Amino acid sequence: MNIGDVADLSGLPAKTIRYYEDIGLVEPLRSANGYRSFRQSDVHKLAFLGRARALGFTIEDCRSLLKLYADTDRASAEVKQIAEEHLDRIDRKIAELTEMRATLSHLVDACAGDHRPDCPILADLAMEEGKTRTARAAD
Amino acid sequence: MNIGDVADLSGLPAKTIRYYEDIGLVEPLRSANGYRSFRQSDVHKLAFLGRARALGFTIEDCRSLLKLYADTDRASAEVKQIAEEHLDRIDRKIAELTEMRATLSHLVDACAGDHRPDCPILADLAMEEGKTRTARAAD
DNA sequence: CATAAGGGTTCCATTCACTGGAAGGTCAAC
DNA sequence: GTTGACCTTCCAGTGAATGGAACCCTTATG
Repeated sequence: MNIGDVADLSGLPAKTIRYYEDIGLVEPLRSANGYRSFRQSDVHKLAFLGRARALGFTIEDCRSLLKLYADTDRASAEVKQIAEEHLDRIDRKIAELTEMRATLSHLVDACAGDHRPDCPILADLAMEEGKTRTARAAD
Repeated sequence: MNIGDVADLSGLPAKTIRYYEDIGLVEPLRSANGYRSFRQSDVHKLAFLGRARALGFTIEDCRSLLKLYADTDRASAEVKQIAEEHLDRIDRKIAELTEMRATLSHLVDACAGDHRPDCPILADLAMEEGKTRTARAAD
């Protein structure tokens, strides 16, 4: 199969598939004309990668997961550990964003958003140390 | 003031401050010895940048916000629009992460995490089109 | 036979916001 | 005079692609 067909099947852009070959995640064969020739197993691997990436696993996680997938003797604990670490990363990120969201949303609510120049958002960003952050007074 | 002092005061690494000069966010003076010489206003600007970045604003947002801050005639609506767009980005990101979290957490829960090779996490990632995603059966 | 459309190939640059490191200049203290 | 803490510039790398240029291959049509 050529790269275009694989792109359609796996949902990954051809560019991304070439990149994945570059970094050693897949190793398609080559046809006589120099075109990449993907086996069924390559397509399967790429779909696996697509799903793992969609869950936010890093490329290095994906590399590990593929290796574990290929090793039918692996302990599920190894896989679970990778997934749990990733889950923690996600939780930390969500917490960080949620905190940003809270602060920002206070500020946005406090801002009239009209033609006048007074703006609590800028006031907060420009705030001097030691002065009250009005928009956060409720915290 | 030299860069080290400003780094301490603003909480930004010296490296980052140099970078901000590079991309035109601050323009410190220079002493005779070639050292950067920061005015009070530069320190203030950098602290502003630190807070805006901590709220997740992009560098380009920061550039706009600084410009609006300097313009005492701006309409607060302009600031609010930037903040609201950013709030939307945050919300979209949180939603995306929350969805990832849900799927991943299903999978992690379903995985025994022991010495045996059976692993619902890998099974899901490797899933063929058309087969049931056991770990998502509840969706 | 020419050529045009629609594949494919490589290689280089760019994104975002820094961060690390090398090689070297400056300054204050001992 | 030399140590050590500063400072300087410049170059490279991060993650995970993405965009584009320049060029090759295949197939269909005039």
